[in-house]
Amino acid sequence: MATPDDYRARIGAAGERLTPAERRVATTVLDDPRAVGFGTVAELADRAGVGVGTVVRLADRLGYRGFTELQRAVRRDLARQLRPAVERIRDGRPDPDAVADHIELQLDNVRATLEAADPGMLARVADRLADLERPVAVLSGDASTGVARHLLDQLTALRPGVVAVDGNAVAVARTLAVLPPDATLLVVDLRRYDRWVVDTARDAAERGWSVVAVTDGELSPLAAVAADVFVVTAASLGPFDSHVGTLALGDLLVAMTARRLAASAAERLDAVERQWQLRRSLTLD
Amino acid sequence: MATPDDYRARIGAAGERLTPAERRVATTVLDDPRAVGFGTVAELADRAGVGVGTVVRLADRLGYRGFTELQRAVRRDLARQLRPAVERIRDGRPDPDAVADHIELQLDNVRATLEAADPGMLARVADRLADLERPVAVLSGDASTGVARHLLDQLTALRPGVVAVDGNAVAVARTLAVLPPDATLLVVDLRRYDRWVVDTARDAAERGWSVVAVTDGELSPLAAVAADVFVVTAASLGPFDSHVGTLALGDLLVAMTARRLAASAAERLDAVERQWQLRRSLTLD
DNA sequence: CTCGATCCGGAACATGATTTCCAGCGTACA
DNA sequence: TGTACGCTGGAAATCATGTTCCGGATCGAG
Repeated sequence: MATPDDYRARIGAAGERLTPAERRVATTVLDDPRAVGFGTVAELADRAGVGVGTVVRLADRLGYRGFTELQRAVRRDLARQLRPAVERIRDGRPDPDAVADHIELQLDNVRATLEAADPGMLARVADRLADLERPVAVLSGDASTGVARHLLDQLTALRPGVVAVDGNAVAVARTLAVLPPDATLLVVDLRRYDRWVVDTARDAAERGWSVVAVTDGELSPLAAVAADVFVVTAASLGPFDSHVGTLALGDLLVAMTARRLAASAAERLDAVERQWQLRRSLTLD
Repeated sequence: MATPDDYRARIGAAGERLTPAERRVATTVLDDPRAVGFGTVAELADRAGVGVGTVVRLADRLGYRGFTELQRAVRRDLARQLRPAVERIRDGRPDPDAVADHIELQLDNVRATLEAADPGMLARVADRLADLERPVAVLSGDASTGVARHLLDQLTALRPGVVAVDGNAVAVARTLAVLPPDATLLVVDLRRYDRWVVDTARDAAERGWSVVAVTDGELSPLAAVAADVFVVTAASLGPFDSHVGTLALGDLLVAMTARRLAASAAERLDAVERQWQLRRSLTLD
């Protein structure tokens, strides 16, 4: 909840105009506002590895009268965060677009989705995703394309043998045909289940694949065909289901998989990194 | 949560021994510790309606060396409450598959991201996304492809004139060239900013487009070129940044846009629905 | 009613922090 | 290569804040 006088905005606005040393201070401030709210100029300067003068100059540059005023701004912000939730929610305007409700809802989606995940099942699935002998295929309904893609990208970064199942009917058939019968199929689809997704999943299950479903209820048709089922909570105030919980679950699976792949994944990530550096495709930061 | 040196406990222990005026101060301290953590002796004394001497005497009576030490104790306590989830988790045991830690972290990501979003900016951006006169282009870095895709899909379902900016350099150039100069560009990219994404965004801004950035810090190069910047919190225990907060923010924007488009979007959604029914591409549920 | 003890508020003082200012250093440009 | 400019760190000056201390007020006991 930004204030008319949000120090973060000021840092953003000052943006590129900052000198290297000032930027180090700014980064430190953004990184840990507590260091500013509670500490002294000398402490902050020390932490950022600069002289006290630089700290004061940064405050000036941001339009504050001096460090003291910057500190006041940061403290106001911290104090707001400390306020009990009820109070915080109230201080928005009389709920025009109900941001507070969205927050509550999304928090609930994440919490409910992750809490509902059985630890044993999580471990089993992560084991399978980390099993380099078995290829992994990712399949999703139309509404889940984005999150499935995200999951796919991350798994691909971690290990070889990850493929997307999509495109036209011919492509899907070919993908399925090519993979060995001990492959793992990760299928994501909510509510208005796409027929072809369910059919494809059933097909894969019949071929003997391990099918892992991420869907929105035990009664989902996907639950019937999958060996492991994660149930996500997708409540939303908008017209579409929320996939925030789904993504949180995906992240968890990815993290668990990464841990299992420790060495080989690090190596793989390094290789990607080297390519990036080589091509200069990332900005220097 | 209790520290060996919890000021609350000390006040409780001193309990009855306090004089009336001291008690007023103690009550004020318990009531709103922020007044102590952030304020000065004079302020606290004023707020409690006592003299500065009394405040100092209370600190003495509680066994602190003076007000300064009491303030330190209170600040330590406040600082703990303010700690981001990553930090809170880190100082516990490094639990490997700890689902609870992930929950904690992702909740924090969602909360921090949505709370940091300025209501005014949200409204402004939603207005623009709902402006059917202006086309919307969506651009994203490699790591954000999935969430950007999700956002794109949902916006497309709500309104016409939404395009993805991706593919090869030629395709990007064409996309940019074709769109009118009052278009809106929604760009999503975190940390290791892809150079071409930043360049493209800058280009769009120079053409006069409204650039809305979703990125991970005020000092992100995207923040420098965008008119509106949303800062997401992306802490993660895995090897990749978490995009859960990003997605939650996207959902919020989509919901706000949908509300503004009320009638026309409903019509559009109905049209999609009719097509689905017609093709029997959804399972009956 | 008077005395004494305790409590309290505020002024003077001391401490510690911030600000101001300057000199050194690196760098870009001629 | 020389020069000018901007950046930086730190020392001295200035300011704010905590602490100490004292005079006055209140209350109860004798």
